Amino acid sequence: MKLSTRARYGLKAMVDLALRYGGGMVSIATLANLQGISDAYLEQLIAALRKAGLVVSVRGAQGGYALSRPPEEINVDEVLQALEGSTAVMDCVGTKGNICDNACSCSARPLWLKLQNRIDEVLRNTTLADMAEDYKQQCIHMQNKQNPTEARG
Amino acid sequence: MKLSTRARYGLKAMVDLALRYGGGMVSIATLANLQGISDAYLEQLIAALRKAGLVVSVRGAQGGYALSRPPEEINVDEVLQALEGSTAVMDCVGTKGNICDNACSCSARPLWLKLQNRIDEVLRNTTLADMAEDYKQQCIHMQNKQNPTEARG
DNA sequence: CCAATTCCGAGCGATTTACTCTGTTTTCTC
DNA sequence: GAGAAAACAGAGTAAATCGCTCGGAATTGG
Repeated sequence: MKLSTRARYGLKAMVDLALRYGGGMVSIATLANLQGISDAYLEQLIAALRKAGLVVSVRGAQGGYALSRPPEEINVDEVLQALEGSTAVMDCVGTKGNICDNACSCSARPLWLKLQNRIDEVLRNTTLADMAEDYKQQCIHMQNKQNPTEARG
Repeated sequence: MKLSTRARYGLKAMVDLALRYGGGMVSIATLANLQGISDAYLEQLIAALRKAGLVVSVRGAQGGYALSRPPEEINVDEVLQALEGSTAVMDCVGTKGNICDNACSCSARPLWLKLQNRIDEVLRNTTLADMAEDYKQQCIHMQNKQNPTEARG
């Protein structure tokens, strides 16, 4: 049930790119520093995102990465799909349509379907813009911490 | 994101027990045959369910297992919790309340929380009785297969 | 007693995860 | 054109997890 660290780091890197969207290319080193992980590792994750067409890259000095589309047009499902291969809780209810032999006599299938639907609903209806916005709001609250009467609630 | 086969087999075994609830003890051998897995393996899964108090056992000849409560009173969340240890998509949003150091500055946390809520909603609102009922309905449809005008739609 | 059954824990091969390392190619800047 | 800064590629690897087996001990009905 748990999401991999690939998904976690990769998605957060995408939010970082969303926050910098329109501001030119961002290097692996910059993104990796933001999360405190190695360049080499993040490189792998970004590679998957690039192959999925979610980010574009420019090679050479002053090169780097940027979102291929505005953050409003990239949803979390696409990102996790690219990083994890699939977001299916069970192979038989994935987008690849892998049906198992005894699907129609499986006592658990209705549950998997319902669960997958709810998950997909969240993942497809959340965009990188939403996440970036949430994050910016969160930062405002943190700044208000010195003035706690405003921050809580 | 994927559920383990532990969860799959274990949950289906619980539905099998739900279907036989009130009818005495069911042996591992019987349950294992229903799913075509080895006795030894299912034994492990059932052990976890027993330790969680979801099934009761009787040792010795004519012994076996039964649900500890009526199927209406056992929800899927409890079952998966027992089998997988946790149903959390991310440690920081699990029932154990493992909070990560930088939770309040995490750009992904709001998403994890929302996702986990939707998942928990499904898992907590689905009981073994619901699953058993769905299954029985499914069987009726399958019997109608020889008479397809009734079955589909 | 004996057979059926749960209970217990060790073990094990295969896969996956979370990385690192080394090297190549591209492109900007001086 | 040289050199540095970057993306790109793919192999390797230690540790964890998964899916499952095995052997044996304890319990109980007949």
